[in-house]
Amino acid sequence: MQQANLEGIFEDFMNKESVFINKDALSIRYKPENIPHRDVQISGVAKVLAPCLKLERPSNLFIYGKTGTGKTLVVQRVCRQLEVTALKKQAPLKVIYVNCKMKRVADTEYRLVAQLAREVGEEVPATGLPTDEVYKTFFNAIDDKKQIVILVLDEIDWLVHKSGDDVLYNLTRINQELENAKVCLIGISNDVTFTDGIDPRVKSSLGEEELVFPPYDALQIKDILSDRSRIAFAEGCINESVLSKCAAYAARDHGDARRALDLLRVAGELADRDGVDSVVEDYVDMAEDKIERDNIFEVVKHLPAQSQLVFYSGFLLQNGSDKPFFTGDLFDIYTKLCKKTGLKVLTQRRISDLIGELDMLGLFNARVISKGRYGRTRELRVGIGPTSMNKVRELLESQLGF
DNA sequence: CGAGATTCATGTGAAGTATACCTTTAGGCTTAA
DNA sequence: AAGCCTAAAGGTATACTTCACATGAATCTCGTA
Repeated sequence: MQQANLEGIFEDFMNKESVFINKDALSIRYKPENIPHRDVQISGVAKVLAPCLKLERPSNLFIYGKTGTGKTLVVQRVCRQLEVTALKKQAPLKVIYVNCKMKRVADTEYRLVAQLAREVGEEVPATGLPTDEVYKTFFNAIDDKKQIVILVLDEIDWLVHKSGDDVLYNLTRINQELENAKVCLIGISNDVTFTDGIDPRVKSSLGEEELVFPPYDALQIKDILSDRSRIAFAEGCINESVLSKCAAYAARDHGDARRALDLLRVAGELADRDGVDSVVEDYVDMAEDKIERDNIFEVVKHLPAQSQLVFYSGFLLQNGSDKPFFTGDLFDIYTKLCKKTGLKVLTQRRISDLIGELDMLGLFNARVISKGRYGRTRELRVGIGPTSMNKVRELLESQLGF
């Protein structure tokens, strides 16, 4: 009985017409053939990097721009093209791309350099080696022949936030140590204020060239969407007004094209799930909710247990209201919860840091305030919308074992 | 009444500790001449 | 004697703790009008 049902579901699924013909075109990983409204930036990056075809070291490049303004895409695109051309002209060129935001991959100096070494095919253990040693392996690996190495460090602001700018200083000095190879650094940052407060030597060295990616406006986003939707969707499954709506939503918060594409994709998925044959505007609203939920869900799910507990404590304190709470309150709740779950109670000092990390992730909104006679603390709010609350709560409760 | 001192709760930096892991080295055992 | 394996020694990164000092506005204190 039940099994017949199940089979029915699968049967239906296989027979059903999907609104998609190539869903990948809407994914973040998709590398489109042409990138609308980024001609200036593409040629900008290309001009800076072009000298490497003549075996000259290009200037270091620094790129700013909010999320979803095509920074990564443009850089990867230009680099790929460069590699193709280099291959044709027999120019030795290597592009290494590292995303510094990846937890436990490149978020400290050691891990970044270890990752770089791994990218060039060296085996490097996760811990135990002196950082200098890892630098050396990396140097030797790239210095064994004459070549240009382009080092793309995406979301570089995270790295600096976590482990200071020594890393960058060391990296910008690389060229002095190398005999044969030459290294060009490309730093990509979401945070425009990032270079304030870093070592001026690093700043001038890294920012030999700078490029700003302005946010897209609604019309530009719509262009992008219609480009992609032609590839992704089956004929007649999507209409202008849906695209406009996605574009408008995405333009509303800082012109994030990635978000627009997500919206469109999820709207399509929801339509598919309902078995309808065209995506209507309502699905965009549903998609917006779902995306926020899913994103937060993923982030929270992969948090270390201690951070989860800290977040859960905040969750309880907030309890649906919109009053802020303070570090001290949170620490009390946290301590109780630790006893209850058998987790080790960390010090308030450490919790303060964890709160800072959760703030960076956008799960908390924190700001340091002084309450005068009553001391100084962080004023905290849980930074997620009410629609996601219940799901996340369930997740936390199951993962923490309540 | 107002300027300056005081106060509180915790932010924040620096140094120290525990743990897990890596390489090197010295000692011990085996093997082959 | 040479070769190989093992375990201890000495080193590192990371996550966390401990210690100590910094912060900054509400509140208190006290001199003055």
